[in-house]
Amino acid sequence: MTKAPEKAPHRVTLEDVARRAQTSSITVSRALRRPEMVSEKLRARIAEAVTELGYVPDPAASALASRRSNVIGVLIPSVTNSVFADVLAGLYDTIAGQPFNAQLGNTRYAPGIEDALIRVFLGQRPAGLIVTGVDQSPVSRALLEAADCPIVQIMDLGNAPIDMMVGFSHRDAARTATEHLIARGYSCPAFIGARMDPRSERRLQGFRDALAAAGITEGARVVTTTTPSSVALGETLLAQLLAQAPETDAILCNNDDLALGVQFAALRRGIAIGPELGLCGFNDLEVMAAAHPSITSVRTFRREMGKLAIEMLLARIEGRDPDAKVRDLGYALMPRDSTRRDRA
Amino acid sequence: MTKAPEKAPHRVTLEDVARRAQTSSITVSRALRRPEMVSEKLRARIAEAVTELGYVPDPAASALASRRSNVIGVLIPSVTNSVFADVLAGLYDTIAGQPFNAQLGNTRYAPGIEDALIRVFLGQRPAGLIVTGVDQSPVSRALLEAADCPIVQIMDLGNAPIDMMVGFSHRDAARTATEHLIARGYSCPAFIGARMDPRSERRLQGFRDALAAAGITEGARVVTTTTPSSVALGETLLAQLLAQAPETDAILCNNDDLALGVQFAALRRGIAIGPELGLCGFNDLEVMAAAHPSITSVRTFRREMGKLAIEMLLARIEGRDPDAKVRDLGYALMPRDSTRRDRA
DNA sequence: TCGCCGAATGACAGCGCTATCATTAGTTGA
DNA sequence: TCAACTAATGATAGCGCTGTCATTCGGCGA
Repeated sequence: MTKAPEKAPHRVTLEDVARRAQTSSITVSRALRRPEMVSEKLRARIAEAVTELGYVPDPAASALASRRSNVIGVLIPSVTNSVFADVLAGLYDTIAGQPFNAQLGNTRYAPGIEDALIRVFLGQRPAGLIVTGVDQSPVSRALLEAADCPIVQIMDLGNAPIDMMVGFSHRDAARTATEHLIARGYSCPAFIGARMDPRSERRLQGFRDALAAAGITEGARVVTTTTPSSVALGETLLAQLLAQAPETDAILCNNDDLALGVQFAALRRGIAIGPELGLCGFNDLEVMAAAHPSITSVRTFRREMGKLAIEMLLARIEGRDPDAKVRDLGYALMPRDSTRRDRA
Repeated sequence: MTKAPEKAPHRVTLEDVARRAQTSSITVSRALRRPEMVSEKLRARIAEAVTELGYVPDPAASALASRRSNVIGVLIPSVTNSVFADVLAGLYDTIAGQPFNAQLGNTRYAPGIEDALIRVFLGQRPAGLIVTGVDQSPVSRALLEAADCPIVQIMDLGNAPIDMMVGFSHRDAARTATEHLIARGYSCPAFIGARMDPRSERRLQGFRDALAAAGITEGARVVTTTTPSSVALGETLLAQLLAQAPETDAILCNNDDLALGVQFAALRRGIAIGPELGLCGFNDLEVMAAAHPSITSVRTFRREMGKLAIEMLLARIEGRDPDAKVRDLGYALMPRDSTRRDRA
């Protein structure tokens, strides 16, 4: 069987349904979109006809006529990063059953691509837009501000929301984690970070805040790179860190992959995670609690972020006002064995 | 600034561009879609007008008029599973720059949802469709066979492709992994599997093939569950396995999360991974090589699968024939320390 | 010189739906 | 009883683009 250029099968239209239900196409359209405007009897007849004919609406025609598509555009910088995968999971769970379609755009951490994608999305007259972070390029920002659909910025917080916002303070979260290290008795905490995007930069800032507040000098205990994060990179960065700052007795990683890599590398080097080297990740992926030793991390509420972003959009699309334009989801420090100096 | 119900700004249409370039809208349309049909001079004028006016085509109008959208529908059973995230990464990388849009549908391992999503996607007159696996419901299969767009089934192989296929043999892969365990001297290999979908069932089959070929009896050394996979679940399943089959000296896990969980649990119990307990994962996520001890796994080519799926669709959309309708990407056993009995 | 041809361009209709306004039927109060 | 309303339904005109067919025009062979 060859499939590509077959003749197009007849498409079941509103007209067909109308004929079958002995009414007009516009009434069928109404029965589907605003059922309360159509009498119960007619509605039942129409419902039957829809089922019998297997009518499926054509979103293109609908979008064209109503000047509004059912697309919710979602711009994220990476599809593989499990942090975004979690956000997407929450997002897809919430959108399922709604008459909207999420459409993903992968900006690959590149402002140029983001600008282009925003243009493309806006060309679709989307029902709503979700964008990552608060550090859009001036071009992107201008486009978004002129857009006539609700917009949610996710993953971060900032002073000037384009429209709505749901995230948490990366800076506060990292400061809290660092304070935890200090409170646990580590006196020379270090920071390692891969893929230093704006959010990671804020985490580094939080780390520095805590050091400054505790009167600890940073020394050479910060190692960062723009290389994408991976578990293997954790080992590399650890080596680099210990070479340039051997006094290090604790590490805050800007994500959990790195922390896991550091843990494996420490095991390999015979360094006891906890007693000799404190270790804290970021995001609290599932593996952190299951690891041995279990790894301290800062939990972030990624699924909730996806869920809330959709809910805020839906509220606005339906004309309701969301509970608040800016939602701070916070974070939760999850202390585990990797920051216990007294571990067996 | 409130955004939702602002007046719609004027949209730049082909007509506007045509006026500016002193030509007709249909010629502008052609200049954009089939540049070779328009004289070079006019093309330049049109290009200039497009830029100056910031024209962005309306995909809805295009879809309606041409009876063909630029949507490539992608049905996957899970958005969080990093295996699919990798496939998606390959897919998005390949589709970027092409005039097509991937649209994700999450079937959540439920045939009913899959049927519904296929109907919705087909209602959009997609340019192509990508579906996961070869075990569609009869309803889904009928819908897909009647569809008038190219279709690729990914992640698995089977005898009756709906149209095209790109995957590998889960059964062979698991058999190879099991043979490796046996060859390494483990005499009582076990299988643990979470989220036993059809592909995992075939892996289990491959495990059994190898045992049978080696004359080893399976005993009680198979533990499976339909619970979604996680690292933590690895510990649970290990406990269950060792309780019901203490003779076990090696484990094939149906995915890497589980293997990692087993490794952590073994560490916790003081079982030496390698000498005392052989361990093999499946998929070869990045963490497997970085783990300590490094974990043997079966590498699968997930990004390539996404890439190839798109390429096959593009070939057909453009009227070319793909190199082959069914592509077997194979797999690669990656032997590591977790299956070395002589490890230090 | 004329007719023919292909390349380049254009006119026109219509894709399937919805916004808008018009019409009809049914209800109410004075 | 009838104007004045509301609820329910319908007619009409596009939305912005592309498929199809028509037209124009310069070049070229006979």
